[in-house]
Amino acid sequence: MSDGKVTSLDVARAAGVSQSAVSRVFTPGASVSKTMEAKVRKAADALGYRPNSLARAMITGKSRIIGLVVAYLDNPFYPVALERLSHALQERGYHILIFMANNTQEAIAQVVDDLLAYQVDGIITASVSLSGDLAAQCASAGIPVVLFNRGQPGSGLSSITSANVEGGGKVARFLLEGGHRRIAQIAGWQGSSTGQDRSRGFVAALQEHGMEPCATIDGMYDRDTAAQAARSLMAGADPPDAIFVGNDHMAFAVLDALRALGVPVPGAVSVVGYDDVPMAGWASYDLTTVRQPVNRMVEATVETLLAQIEDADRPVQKIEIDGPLILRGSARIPEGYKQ
Amino acid sequence: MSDGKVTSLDVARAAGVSQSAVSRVFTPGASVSKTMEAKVRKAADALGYRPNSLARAMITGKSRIIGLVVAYLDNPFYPVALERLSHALQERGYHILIFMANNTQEAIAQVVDDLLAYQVDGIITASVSLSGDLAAQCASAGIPVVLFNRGQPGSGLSSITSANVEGGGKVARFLLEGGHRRIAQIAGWQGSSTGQDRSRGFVAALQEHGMEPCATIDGMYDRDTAAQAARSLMAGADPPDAIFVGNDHMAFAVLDALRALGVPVPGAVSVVGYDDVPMAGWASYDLTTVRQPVNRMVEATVETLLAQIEDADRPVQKIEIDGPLILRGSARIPEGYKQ
DNA sequence: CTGAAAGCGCTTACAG
DNA sequence: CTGAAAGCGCTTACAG
Repeated sequence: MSDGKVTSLDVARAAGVSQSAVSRVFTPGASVSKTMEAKVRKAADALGYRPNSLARAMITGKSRIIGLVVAYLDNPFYPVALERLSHALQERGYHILIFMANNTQEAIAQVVDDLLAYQVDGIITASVSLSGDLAAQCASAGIPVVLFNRGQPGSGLSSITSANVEGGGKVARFLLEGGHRRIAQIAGWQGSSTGQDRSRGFVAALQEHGMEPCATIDGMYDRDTAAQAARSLMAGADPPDAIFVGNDHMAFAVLDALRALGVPVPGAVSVVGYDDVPMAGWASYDLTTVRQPVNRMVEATVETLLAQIEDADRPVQKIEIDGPLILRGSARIPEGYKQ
Repeated sequence: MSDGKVTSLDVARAAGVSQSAVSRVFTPGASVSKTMEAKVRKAADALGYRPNSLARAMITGKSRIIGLVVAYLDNPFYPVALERLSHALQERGYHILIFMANNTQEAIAQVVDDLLAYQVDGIITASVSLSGDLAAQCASAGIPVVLFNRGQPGSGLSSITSANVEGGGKVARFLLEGGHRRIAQIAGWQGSSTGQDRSRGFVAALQEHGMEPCATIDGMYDRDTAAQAARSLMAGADPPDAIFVGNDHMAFAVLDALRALGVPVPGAVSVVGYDDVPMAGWASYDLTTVRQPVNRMVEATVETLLAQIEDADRPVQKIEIDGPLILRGSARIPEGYKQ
């Protein structure tokens, strides 16, 4: 109710106690008598006192701030993840300093620099990887890093992903069982672990059945690139009867492109995505897709990061969380199909 | 390249200069000789020194942190806005502490408390309003607040919105000119200024032509509520030939519901939304809608906030930015229609 | 241009 | 349980 520049010393004077006493009242777990607590709280309320988190951070060496680096928010998987991530962190008393970085090492280096300057306790990157140099900087500053939805073998960084290789395999077997014989792939960005792993698992499972993708195009996790890929696939002499698309975000663009072409789905071509974002369940798309269990991925991310913050010796973790194939209307369902 | 706990004193000692000198080298605009600068930078680089932003914030009284409060990320208008907002702020050297708050005053009070404790220089709320009590707390702490995409008359808070009343009017006139005579409304949440204003402008323009909406339902900015509203509207004895939906997010649900019902759009009923999120342009929805000029809204938000941070006497601003009606396929276009 | 000193607002041993 | 004192890492008048 007052000036905004009220310090613990002001409260101490008003209550006729020491600054230490005020501090203890606002430090959970510190030992103060009932009388002291009452006196201090009364004065604090009257003055509108609120401990300065920055000062506290300086002295304790813990800012309770987590740096979050996000590349793209147009893929609807990330807004959902971000929402959950921030709730999970807020619940545990952490705060989020958020940075949008387009996926260039230059931009990311700048962001990491800012993050370290603000003394964050830990860093989460979503769909962003870190150069060895940057990873080393964080390590030498003692700041743990967890990669969300991206892996980076050999980086010494923890990562949480879905089981992408297995997921790709599930899609291949599902399409094969459905009788598809010309199976194309509009892959996720091959510069990312997720794009590579899904593609790898997909191709491997196909090969186990003596097949190959009839075509593979890198969709770059981009709508326009993916739509263009779909058009060129369908324009060929012998178009595919199924397309595995590297994520839902691109799959929607593919579905729109096929609709514009007048190609019936799944009549002429089955389409399968990856992620199971909310929109995949909407009537207009009704997309068969592999679910990334975002809740569990977020939980694992937060647990892993906080464990490393609390115990610096905690080993690096690479966690993969399996998700089911969700059957909807965009792909032919084999008779009596069981997952 | 080193320990992570390197301070300006360490650099000073290594360079054989004073701590003040080190500080000046890292303070843009401070006066240091070339020689001094070189000596200090060399030592700083060798030690891997990075000024501690928290300590700097304490001493200068400027944290260069902006608090951002966001309610929902499932409406795709907000991820886009958030992306732009954070880029605009990053460019100007500010950092974002982000909080998700469901729209209850309780949650918001907690968030504001945290924000003030972290000594943010200013606060932006997106689709969230502040109780008078909370607004007063920010004011007494000297922290400016700007409401993005929400107004709050009488709060003494700056706000940036699109011209919602005018936008609603545009939709009404467009539908009237298109020959629609039974025009219903699935309004935005009537507890929000945006929902109220769009609805008010819409009804007023209808009345100028001697008409009334044939039905009005509050869609609560919620997909399920909106879809249910669409179904009940179409189930009536005399269903509408046009529906104005309070935002695109709900309009997509309405379109999905109509499709499921087999109601042709715009054959049997025209649908108009509000926002012009990217998805509105996608082939599956092709939604006629009023554009909220998100870039200009973001620019205005950032300018207004920073102006108030730099000059505490800067008057409160309520800015409304006009946006065009974007014609697409979901609503009948009048012959020779001009905006 | 440069340095010594004070101080931002807090927490935390250390005594009592 | 309580208080006096030191110190977190910086910036900024104030002298020189």
